[in-house]
Amino acid sequence: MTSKNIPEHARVYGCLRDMILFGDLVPGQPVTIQGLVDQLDVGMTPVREALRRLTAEGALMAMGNRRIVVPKLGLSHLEEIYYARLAIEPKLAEIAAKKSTPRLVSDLQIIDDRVDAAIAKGDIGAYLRENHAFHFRLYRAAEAEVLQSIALSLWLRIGPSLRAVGGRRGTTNLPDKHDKAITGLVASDSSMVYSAIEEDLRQGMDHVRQDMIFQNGEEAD
Amino acid sequence: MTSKNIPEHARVYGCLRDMILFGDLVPGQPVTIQGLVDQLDVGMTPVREALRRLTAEGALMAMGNRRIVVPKLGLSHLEEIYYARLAIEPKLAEIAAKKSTPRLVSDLQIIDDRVDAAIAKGDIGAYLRENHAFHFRLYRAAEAEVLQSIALSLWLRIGPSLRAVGGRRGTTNLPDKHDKAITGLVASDSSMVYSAIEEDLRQGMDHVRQDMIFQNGEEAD
DNA sequence: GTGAAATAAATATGATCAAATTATTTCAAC
DNA sequence: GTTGAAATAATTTGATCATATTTATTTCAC
Repeated sequence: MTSKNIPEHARVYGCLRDMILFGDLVPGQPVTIQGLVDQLDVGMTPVREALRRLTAEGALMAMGNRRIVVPKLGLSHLEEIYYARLAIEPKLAEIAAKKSTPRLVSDLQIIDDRVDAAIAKGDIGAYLRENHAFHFRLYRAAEAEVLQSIALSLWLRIGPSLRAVGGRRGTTNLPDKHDKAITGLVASDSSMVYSAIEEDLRQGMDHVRQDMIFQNGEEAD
Repeated sequence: MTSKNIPEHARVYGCLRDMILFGDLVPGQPVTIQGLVDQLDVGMTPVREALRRLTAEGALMAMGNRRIVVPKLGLSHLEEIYYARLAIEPKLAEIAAKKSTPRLVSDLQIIDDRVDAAIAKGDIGAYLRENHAFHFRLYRAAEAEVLQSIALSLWLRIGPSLRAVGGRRGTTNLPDKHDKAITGLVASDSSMVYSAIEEDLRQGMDHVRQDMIFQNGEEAD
Protein backbone atom coordinates (compact mmCIF):
# COMPACT_ATOMS: atom_id res chain seq x y z
CA MET A 1 0.00 0.00 0.00
CA THR A 2 2.17 2.79 -1.21
CA SER A 3 0.37 5.82 0.21
CA LYS A 4 -0.28 8.64 -2.22
CA ASN A 5 2.52 10.51 -0.53
CA ILE A 6 1.04 13.92 -0.75
CA PRO A 7 3.79 16.53 -0.35
CA GLU A 8 3.84 18.47 2.88
CA HIS A 9 3.27 21.79 1.18
CA ALA A 10 0.10 20.44 -0.41
CA ARG A 11 -1.12 19.09 2.92
CA VAL A 12 -0.47 22.39 4.65
CA TYR A 13 -2.20 24.18 1.79
CA GLY A 14 -5.25 21.97 2.01
CA CYS A 15 -5.42 22.34 5.76
CA LEU A 16 -5.16 26.12 5.71
CA ARG A 17 -7.54 26.39 2.77
CA ASP A 18 -10.25 24.48 4.58
CA MET A 19 -9.75 26.54 7.70
CA ILE A 20 -10.28 29.70 5.69
CA LEU A 21 -13.10 28.30 3.58
CA PHE A 22 -15.07 27.13 6.56
CA GLY A 23 -14.46 30.09 8.80
CA ASP A 24 -12.02 28.68 11.34
CA LEU A 25 -9.95 31.80 10.84
CA VAL A 26 -11.33 35.20 11.69
CA PRO A 27 -11.02 38.19 9.33
CA GLY A 28 -8.10 40.34 10.41
CA GLN A 29 -6.39 37.48 12.20
CA PRO A 30 -2.61 37.35 11.61
CA VAL A 31 -1.17 34.15 10.20
CA THR A 32 2.45 33.56 11.14
CA ILE A 33 4.84 31.14 9.53
CA GLN A 34 6.39 30.08 12.79
CA GLY A 35 3.00 29.59 14.38
CA LEU A 36 2.06 27.14 11.64
CA VAL A 37 5.43 25.42 11.89
CA ASP A 38 4.80 24.75 15.57
CA GLN A 39 1.12 23.97 15.19
CA LEU A 40 1.37 21.57 12.25
CA ASP A 41 4.84 20.27 13.05
CA VAL A 42 6.38 20.76 9.62
CA GLY A 43 9.33 22.67 8.26
CA MET A 44 9.03 26.27 7.23
CA THR A 45 9.60 25.84 3.52
CA PRO A 46 6.34 23.91 2.96
CA VAL A 47 4.51 26.43 5.10
CA ARG A 48 5.89 29.31 3.09
CA GLU A 49 4.86 27.65 -0.17
CA ALA A 50 1.34 27.10 1.08
CA LEU A 51 1.07 30.70 2.25
CA ARG A 52 2.28 32.07 -1.09
CA ARG A 53 -0.26 29.98 -2.89
CA LEU A 54 -3.11 31.06 -0.66
CA THR A 55 -2.02 34.67 -0.94
CA ALA A 56 -2.10 34.39 -4.72
CA GLU A 57 -5.62 33.01 -4.49
CA GLY A 58 -6.77 35.92 -2.36
CA ALA A 59 -7.38 33.73 0.67
CA LEU A 60 -4.69 35.56 2.58
CA MET A 61 -3.28 39.04 2.29
CA ALA A 62 0.32 40.15 2.54
CA MET A 63 0.73 43.45 4.32
CA GLY A 64 3.69 45.54 3.26
CA ASN A 65 5.66 44.60 6.35
CA ARG A 66 6.17 40.88 6.00
CA ARG A 67 2.96 40.17 7.83
CA ILE A 68 0.22 37.94 6.49
CA VAL A 69 -3.37 38.24 7.67
CA VAL A 70 -6.82 36.89 6.88
CA PRO A 71 -8.34 39.78 4.89
CA LYS A 72 -11.44 41.45 6.17
CA LEU A 73 -13.72 42.49 3.36
CA GLY A 74 -14.91 46.00 2.84
CA LEU A 75 -18.15 46.77 1.09
CA SER A 76 -16.44 47.58 -2.20
CA HIS A 77 -14.60 44.26 -2.22
CA LEU A 78 -17.85 42.53 -1.48
CA GLU A 79 -19.47 44.15 -4.51
CA GLU A 80 -16.60 42.99 -6.69
CA ILE A 81 -16.97 39.45 -5.45
CA TYR A 82 -20.71 39.64 -5.94
CA TYR A 83 -20.28 40.69 -9.54
CA ALA A 84 -17.62 38.10 -10.30
CA ARG A 85 -19.53 35.24 -8.68
CA LEU A 86 -22.62 36.04 -10.72
CA ALA A 87 -20.50 36.19 -13.85
CA ILE A 88 -18.73 32.87 -13.28
CA GLU A 89 -20.67 30.45 -11.14
CA PRO A 90 -24.04 30.25 -12.90
CA LYS A 91 -22.12 29.69 -16.13
CA LEU A 92 -20.23 26.82 -14.51
CA ALA A 93 -23.51 25.35 -13.36
CA GLU A 94 -24.95 25.66 -16.85
CA ILE A 95 -21.98 23.89 -18.43
CA ALA A 96 -22.23 21.16 -15.80
CA ALA A 97 -25.92 20.74 -16.58
CA LYS A 98 -25.09 19.99 -20.19
CA LYS A 99 -22.78 17.19 -19.05
CA SER A 100 -25.05 15.91 -16.30
CA THR A 101 -25.05 12.26 -15.29
CA PRO A 102 -27.33 10.24 -12.98
CA ARG A 103 -24.38 9.95 -10.64
CA LEU A 104 -24.08 13.74 -10.39
CA VAL A 105 -27.75 14.07 -9.53
CA SER A 106 -27.69 11.42 -6.84
CA ASP A 107 -24.51 12.87 -5.33
CA LEU A 108 -26.09 16.30 -5.17
CA GLN A 109 -29.26 14.95 -3.59
CA ILE A 110 -27.26 13.29 -0.84
CA ILE A 111 -25.25 16.42 -0.18
CA ASP A 112 -28.34 18.64 -0.21
CA ASP A 113 -29.93 16.49 2.45
CA ARG A 114 -26.91 17.16 4.61
CA VAL A 115 -27.23 20.89 3.89
CA ASP A 116 -30.82 20.82 5.07
CA ALA A 117 -29.87 18.86 8.17
CA ALA A 118 -27.17 21.40 9.03
CA ILE A 119 -29.62 24.28 8.66
CA ALA A 120 -32.17 22.47 10.82
CA LYS A 121 -29.59 21.87 13.52
CA GLY A 122 -28.32 25.42 13.31
CA ASP A 123 -24.79 24.12 12.73
CA ILE A 124 -23.01 26.85 10.80
CA GLY A 125 -19.80 24.92 10.35
CA ALA A 126 -21.55 21.92 8.85
CA TYR A 127 -23.64 24.19 6.64
CA LEU A 128 -20.58 25.91 5.23
CA ARG A 129 -18.94 22.58 4.55
CA GLU A 130 -21.91 20.92 2.89
CA ASN A 131 -22.93 23.99 0.95
CA HIS A 132 -19.43 24.16 -0.45
CA ALA A 133 -19.54 20.47 -1.25
CA PHE A 134 -22.80 20.95 -3.14
CA HIS A 135 -21.63 23.81 -5.30
CA PHE A 136 -18.25 22.36 -6.14
CA ARG A 137 -19.60 18.90 -6.84
CA LEU A 138 -21.74 20.64 -9.43
CA TYR A 139 -18.98 22.88 -10.74
CA ARG A 140 -16.54 20.01 -10.97
CA ALA A 141 -18.88 18.31 -13.40
CA ALA A 142 -18.41 21.21 -15.80
CA GLU A 143 -14.81 20.13 -16.37
CA ALA A 144 -13.83 23.77 -16.75
CA GLU A 145 -10.58 24.25 -14.85
CA VAL A 146 -10.17 27.94 -15.43
CA LEU A 147 -13.64 28.99 -14.35
CA GLN A 148 -13.53 26.58 -11.43
CA SER A 149 -10.28 28.01 -10.13
CA ILE A 150 -11.75 31.50 -10.31
CA ALA A 151 -14.77 30.28 -8.38
CA LEU A 152 -12.56 28.72 -5.71
CA SER A 153 -10.67 31.97 -5.31
CA LEU A 154 -13.92 33.86 -4.82
CA TRP A 155 -15.11 31.38 -2.20
CA LEU A 156 -11.82 31.69 -0.37
CA ARG A 157 -12.18 35.45 -0.29
CA ILE A 158 -15.66 35.32 1.17
CA GLY A 159 -15.35 32.29 3.45
CA PRO A 160 -14.35 34.06 6.67
CA SER A 161 -17.09 36.67 6.24
CA LEU A 162 -19.75 34.02 5.67
CA ARG A 163 -18.88 32.44 8.97
CA ALA A 164 -18.97 35.78 10.73
CA VAL A 165 -22.43 36.54 9.33
CA GLY A 166 -23.71 33.09 10.19
CA GLY A 167 -22.39 33.44 13.71
CA ARG A 168 -24.40 36.62 14.17
CA ARG A 169 -27.58 35.68 12.33
CA GLY A 170 -27.82 31.92 12.69
CA THR A 171 -28.84 29.51 9.97
CA THR A 172 -32.28 30.92 9.31
CA ASN A 173 -32.82 32.71 6.02
CA LEU A 174 -29.93 30.85 4.44
CA PRO A 175 -30.34 30.36 0.72
CA ASP A 176 -31.51 27.07 -0.65
CA LYS A 177 -32.17 27.03 -4.34
CA HIS A 178 -30.48 23.66 -4.49
CA ASP A 179 -33.77 21.85 -5.07
CA LYS A 180 -34.44 23.96 -8.10
CA ALA A 181 -30.96 23.24 -9.45
CA ILE A 182 -31.47 19.50 -9.06
CA THR A 183 -34.87 19.71 -10.72
CA GLY A 184 -33.23 21.52 -13.63
CA LEU A 185 -30.59 18.83 -13.91
CA VAL A 186 -33.06 15.96 -14.13
CA ALA A 187 -35.12 17.94 -16.63
CA SER A 188 -31.99 18.64 -18.71
CA ASP A 189 -32.91 22.30 -18.50
CA SER A 190 -29.53 23.99 -18.28
CA SER A 191 -30.94 27.51 -18.19
CA MET A 192 -33.02 26.52 -15.17
CA VAL A 193 -29.86 25.33 -13.44
CA TYR A 194 -28.19 28.60 -14.40
CA SER A 195 -30.91 30.70 -12.83
CA ALA A 196 -31.17 28.44 -9.76
CA ILE A 197 -27.51 29.03 -8.93
CA GLU A 198 -27.85 32.70 -9.78
CA GLU A 199 -30.70 33.07 -7.29
CA ASP A 200 -28.86 31.03 -4.70
CA LEU A 201 -25.86 33.34 -4.93
CA ARG A 202 -27.98 36.47 -4.84
CA GLN A 203 -29.72 35.35 -1.67
CA GLY A 204 -26.48 34.47 0.07
CA MET A 205 -24.60 37.56 -1.02
CA ASP A 206 -27.47 39.90 -0.20
CA HIS A 207 -27.47 38.35 3.24
CA VAL A 208 -23.79 39.14 3.70
CA ARG A 209 -24.17 42.62 2.26
CA GLN A 210 -27.01 43.54 4.59
CA ASP A 211 -25.08 42.29 7.56
CA MET A 212 -22.03 44.26 6.51
CA ILE A 213 -23.99 47.47 6.11
CA PHE A 214 -25.58 46.90 9.50
CA GLN A 215 -22.23 46.22 11.13
CA ASN A 216 -20.75 49.35 9.58
CA GLY A 217 -23.51 51.39 11.15
CA GLU A 218 -23.02 49.81 14.57
CA GLU A 219 -19.30 49.77 15.16
CA ALA A 220 -16.72 52.18 13.86
CA ASP A 221 -13.28 50.89 13.06
CA MET B 1 19.47 55.01 -0.83
CA THR B 2 15.75 54.48 -1.11
CA SER B 3 15.96 50.86 -2.24
CA LYS B 4 12.69 49.24 -1.26
CA ASN B 5 14.53 46.03 -0.37
CA ILE B 6 12.22 43.82 -2.35
CA PRO B 7 12.46 40.21 -1.15
CA GLU B 8 14.06 37.68 -3.45
CA HIS B 9 10.90 35.63 -3.82
CA ALA B 10 9.04 38.69 -5.04
CA ARG B 11 11.80 39.53 -7.50
CA VAL B 12 11.85 36.00 -8.86
CA TYR B 13 8.07 36.07 -9.12
CA GLY B 14 8.07 39.34 -11.04
CA CYS B 15 10.78 38.14 -13.36
CA LEU B 16 9.05 34.85 -14.15
CA ARG B 17 5.69 36.53 -14.47
CA ASP B 18 6.94 38.95 -17.09
CA MET B 19 8.63 36.16 -18.98
CA ILE B 20 5.33 34.30 -19.16
CA LEU B 21 3.23 37.37 -19.81
CA PHE B 22 5.37 38.50 -22.72
CA GLY B 23 5.97 35.15 -24.27
CA ASP B 24 9.60 34.50 -23.38
CA LEU B 25 8.53 31.02 -22.33
CA VAL B 26 7.04 28.62 -24.82
CA PRO B 27 3.87 26.61 -24.08
CA GLY B 28 4.85 23.14 -22.99
CA GLN B 29 8.29 24.24 -21.85
CA PRO B 30 9.37 22.68 -18.55
CA VAL B 31 10.36 25.03 -15.74
CA THR B 32 12.78 23.53 -13.25
CA ILE B 33 13.67 24.82 -9.85
CA GLN B 34 17.33 24.03 -10.30
CA GLY B 35 17.41 25.75 -13.64
CA LEU B 36 16.08 28.95 -12.13
CA VAL B 37 18.45 28.70 -9.18
CA ASP B 38 21.40 28.56 -11.56
CA GLN B 39 20.00 31.11 -14.01
CA LEU B 40 18.94 33.76 -11.50
CA ASP B 41 21.58 32.97 -8.88
CA VAL B 42 19.25 32.73 -5.89
CA GLY B 43 18.47 30.07 -3.34
CA MET B 44 15.78 27.50 -3.96
CA THR B 45 13.35 28.61 -1.29
CA PRO B 46 12.50 31.90 -3.02
CA VAL B 47 12.25 30.08 -6.34
CA ARG B 48 9.84 27.55 -4.89
CA GLU B 49 7.67 30.29 -3.46
CA ALA B 50 7.52 32.14 -6.76
CA LEU B 51 6.64 28.93 -8.58
CA ARG B 52 3.82 28.07 -6.18
CA ARG B 53 2.39 31.51 -6.59
CA LEU B 54 2.51 31.40 -10.37
CA THR B 55 1.01 27.93 -10.34
CA ALA B 56 -1.87 29.20 -8.21
CA GLU B 57 -2.41 32.00 -10.73
CA GLY B 58 -2.58 29.55 -13.61
CA ALA B 59 0.62 30.87 -15.18
CA LEU B 60 2.32 27.54 -14.64
CA MET B 61 0.98 24.04 -14.34
CA ALA B 62 2.07 21.32 -11.94
CA MET B 63 2.03 17.90 -13.52
CA GLY B 64 1.40 15.06 -11.12
CA ASN B 65 5.03 14.04 -11.12
CA ARG B 66 6.82 16.98 -9.56
CA ARG B 67 7.22 18.62 -12.93
CA ILE B 68 6.18 22.16 -13.67
CA VAL B 69 5.54 23.34 -17.19
CA VAL B 70 4.22 26.33 -19.07
CA PRO B 71 0.69 25.17 -19.93
CA LYS B 72 -0.32 24.88 -23.53
CA LEU B 73 -3.90 25.83 -24.05
CA GLY B 74 -6.44 23.57 -25.62
CA LEU B 75 -9.48 24.92 -27.41
CA SER B 76 -11.77 24.31 -24.44
CA HIS B 77 -9.49 26.22 -22.09
CA LEU B 78 -9.37 29.04 -24.61
CA GLU B 79 -13.15 29.24 -24.63
CA GLU B 80 -13.19 29.45 -20.86
CA ILE B 81 -10.67 32.27 -20.88
CA TYR B 82 -12.62 34.01 -23.63
CA TYR B 83 -15.80 33.87 -21.56
CA ALA B 84 -14.12 35.00 -18.35
CA ARG B 85 -12.24 37.87 -19.98
CA LEU B 86 -15.45 39.20 -21.52
CA ALA B 87 -17.13 38.92 -18.14
CA ILE B 88 -14.42 40.72 -16.18
CA GLU B 89 -12.34 43.09 -18.26
CA PRO B 90 -14.98 45.31 -19.88
CA LYS B 91 -16.50 45.74 -16.43
CA LEU B 92 -13.13 46.82 -15.06
CA ALA B 93 -12.81 49.30 -17.89
CA GLU B 94 -16.27 50.64 -17.18
CA ILE B 95 -15.53 51.16 -13.50
CA ALA B 96 -12.25 52.86 -14.41
CA ALA B 97 -14.11 55.17 -16.77
CA LYS B 98 -16.28 56.37 -13.94
CA LYS B 99 -13.15 57.33 -12.00
CA SER B 100 -11.26 58.75 -14.96
CA THR B 101 -8.74 61.54 -14.53
CA PRO B 102 -6.86 63.70 -17.05
CA ARG B 103 -3.71 61.92 -15.95
CA LEU B 104 -5.19 58.53 -16.87
CA VAL B 105 -6.11 59.75 -20.34
CA SER B 106 -2.70 61.24 -21.05
CA ASP B 107 -0.95 58.09 -19.76
CA LEU B 108 -3.07 55.92 -22.03
CA GLN B 109 -2.42 58.14 -25.04
CA ILE B 110 1.31 57.86 -24.53
CA ILE B 111 1.13 54.09 -24.15
CA ASP B 112 -1.14 53.69 -27.16
CA ASP B 113 1.36 55.55 -29.32
CA ARG B 114 3.93 52.96 -28.30
CA VAL B 115 1.47 50.18 -29.16
CA ASP B 116 1.03 51.63 -32.64
CA ALA B 117 4.79 51.98 -33.06
CA ALA B 118 5.31 48.35 -32.09
CA ILE B 119 2.71 47.19 -34.59
CA ALA B 120 4.26 49.33 -37.32
CA LYS B 121 7.68 47.87 -36.61
CA GLY B 122 6.33 44.33 -36.43
CA ASP B 123 7.87 43.92 -32.98
CA ILE B 124 5.74 41.33 -31.23
CA GLY B 125 7.57 41.55 -27.93
CA ALA B 126 7.11 45.30 -27.69
CA TYR B 127 3.48 44.98 -28.74
CA LEU B 128 2.74 42.47 -25.98
CA ARG B 129 4.43 44.68 -23.41
CA GLU B 130 2.74 47.92 -24.42
CA ASN B 131 -0.65 46.34 -24.96
CA HIS B 132 -0.47 44.90 -21.47
CA ALA B 133 0.61 48.27 -20.13
CA PHE B 134 -2.37 49.93 -21.78
CA HIS B 135 -4.98 47.55 -20.44
CA PHE B 136 -3.64 47.40 -16.92
CA ARG B 137 -3.08 51.12 -16.68
CA LEU B 138 -6.79 51.37 -17.41
CA TYR B 139 -7.80 48.52 -15.10
CA ARG B 140 -5.67 49.85 -12.28
CA ALA B 141 -7.69 53.04 -12.32
CA ALA B 142 -10.78 51.03 -11.40
CA GLU B 143 -9.28 50.37 -7.96
CA ALA B 144 -10.94 46.96 -7.95
CA GLU B 145 -8.39 44.51 -6.58
CA VAL B 146 -10.43 41.37 -6.90
CA LEU B 147 -11.44 41.85 -10.52
CA GLN B 148 -7.95 43.02 -11.41
CA SER B 149 -6.33 39.94 -9.95
CA ILE B 150 -8.69 37.75 -11.95
CA ALA B 151 -7.78 39.70 -15.07
CA LEU B 152 -4.08 39.23 -14.38
CA SER B 153 -4.56 35.51 -13.97
CA LEU B 154 -6.33 35.34 -17.32
CA TRP B 155 -3.56 37.28 -19.05
CA LEU B 156 -0.98 34.96 -17.53
CA ARG B 157 -2.84 31.97 -18.89
CA ILE B 158 -2.99 33.33 -22.40
CA GLY B 159 0.36 35.13 -22.60
CA PRO B 160 2.45 32.31 -24.07
CA SER B 161 -0.18 31.53 -26.69
CA LEU B 162 -0.43 35.16 -27.76
CA ARG B 163 3.25 35.19 -28.48
CA ALA B 164 3.02 31.95 -30.41
CA VAL B 165 0.22 33.32 -32.58
CA GLY B 166 2.02 36.59 -33.12
CA GLY B 167 5.14 34.73 -34.12
CA ARG B 168 3.23 32.90 -36.83
CA ARG B 169 0.98 35.69 -38.07
CA GLY B 170 2.96 38.85 -37.44
CA THR B 171 1.56 42.09 -36.10
CA THR B 172 -0.97 42.70 -38.85
CA ASN B 173 -4.62 42.34 -37.91
CA LEU B 174 -3.87 42.96 -34.26
CA PRO B 175 -6.74 44.57 -32.40
CA ASP B 176 -6.73 48.24 -31.69
CA LYS B 177 -9.87 49.58 -30.16
CA HIS B 178 -7.72 51.64 -27.84
CA ASP B 179 -8.62 54.87 -29.63
CA LYS B 180 -12.28 54.22 -29.05
CA ALA B 181 -11.63 53.55 -25.38
CA ILE B 182 -9.76 56.82 -24.98
CA THR B 183 -12.51 58.69 -26.81
CA GLY B 184 -15.01 57.20 -24.40
CA LEU B 185 -12.93 58.28 -21.43
CA VAL B 186 -12.70 61.92 -22.49
CA ALA B 187 -16.43 61.90 -23.26
CA SER B 188 -17.16 60.39 -19.83
CA ASP B 189 -19.09 57.68 -21.66
CA SER B 190 -18.41 54.60 -19.56
CA SER B 191 -20.54 52.28 -21.68
CA MET B 192 -18.50 53.30 -24.71
CA VAL B 193 -15.34 52.35 -22.85
CA TYR B 194 -16.99 49.06 -21.89
CA SER B 195 -17.81 48.17 -25.47
CA ALA B 196 -14.43 49.35 -26.75
CA ILE B 197 -12.62 46.92 -24.48
CA GLU B 198 -15.15 44.22 -25.26
CA GLU B 199 -14.48 44.60 -28.99
CA ASP B 200 -10.75 44.74 -28.41
CA LEU B 201 -10.86 41.45 -26.53
CA ARG B 202 -13.09 39.81 -29.12
CA GLN B 203 -10.74 40.72 -31.93
CA GLY B 204 -7.69 39.44 -30.10
CA MET B 205 -9.27 36.26 -28.84
CA ASP B 206 -10.86 35.43 -32.20
CA HIS B 207 -7.41 35.81 -33.68
CA VAL B 208 -5.98 33.28 -31.24
CA ARG B 209 -8.92 30.94 -31.69
CA GLN B 210 -8.62 30.88 -35.44
CA ASP B 211 -4.92 30.22 -35.23
CA MET B 212 -5.50 27.41 -32.77
CA ILE B 213 -8.09 25.75 -34.97
CA PHE B 214 -5.77 26.06 -37.93
CA GLN B 215 -2.85 24.61 -36.00
CA ASN B 216 -4.98 21.72 -34.80
CA GLY B 217 -5.79 20.90 -38.40
CA GLU B 218 -2.15 21.04 -39.45
CA GLU B 219 -0.24 19.16 -36.82
CA ALA B 220 -1.42 16.26 -34.75
CA ASP B 221 -0.18 15.93 -31.21
C1' DG C 1 10.95 -5.79 -23.43
C1' DT C 2 11.62 -6.09 -18.37
C1' DG C 3 14.06 -4.93 -14.24
C1' DA C 4 17.71 -2.97 -11.61
C1' DA C 5 21.17 0.59 -11.02
C1' DA C 6 22.40 5.38 -11.82
C1' DT C 7 21.36 10.09 -12.32
C1' DA C 8 19.16 14.20 -11.64
C1' DA C 9 15.69 16.92 -9.71
C1' DA C 10 12.26 17.95 -6.14
C1' DT C 11 11.07 17.90 -1.24
C1' DA C 12 11.92 18.96 3.45
C1' DT C 13 14.73 20.37 7.56
C1' DG C 14 17.43 23.24 10.46
C1' DA C 15 20.65 26.86 10.88
C1' DT C 16 21.74 31.60 10.15
C1' DC C 17 20.94 36.31 9.25
C1' DA C 18 18.00 40.41 8.94
C1' DA C 19 14.01 43.04 10.04
C1' DA C 20 10.15 44.51 12.75
C1' DT C 21 7.48 44.70 16.68
C1' DT C 22 7.24 44.91 21.62
C1' DA C 23 9.12 45.94 26.06
C1' DT C 24 12.01 48.65 28.79
C1' DT C 25 14.53 52.37 30.23
C1' DT C 26 15.84 57.01 30.31
C1' DC C 27 15.18 61.78 30.37
C1' DA C 28 12.51 65.86 30.38
C1' DA C 29 8.46 68.52 31.59
C1' DC C 30 4.78 69.66 34.55
C1' DG D 1 7.07 62.72 42.17
C1' DT D 2 4.51 61.34 38.40
C1' DT D 3 3.59 61.25 33.62
C1' DG D 4 4.74 60.97 28.84
C1' DA D 5 7.58 60.73 24.93
C1' DA D 6 11.71 59.22 22.79
C1' DA D 7 15.38 56.11 22.40
C1' DT D 8 17.23 51.72 22.96
C1' DA D 9 17.34 46.88 24.17
C1' DA D 10 15.20 42.36 23.65
C1' DT D 11 12.27 39.13 21.54
C1' DT D 12 9.72 37.48 17.99
C1' DT D 13 9.14 36.60 13.16
C1' DG D 14 10.49 36.51 8.36
C1' DA D 15 13.96 35.55 4.60
C1' DT D 16 17.50 32.96 2.73
C1' DC D 17 20.67 29.29 2.22
C1' DA D 18 23.14 24.78 2.52
C1' DT D 19 22.33 20.10 3.09
C1' DA D 20 20.15 15.63 3.49
C1' DT D 21 16.45 12.72 1.98
C1' DT D 22 13.08 11.07 -1.16
C1' DT D 23 11.31 10.26 -5.75
C1' DA D 24 10.96 10.09 -10.73
C1' DT D 25 13.22 9.15 -14.90
C1' DT D 26 16.67 7.28 -17.69
C1' DT D 27 20.11 4.07 -18.92
C1' DC D 28 22.04 -0.27 -19.37
C1' DA D 29 22.29 -5.09 -18.82
C1' DC D 30 19.98 -9.36 -19.34
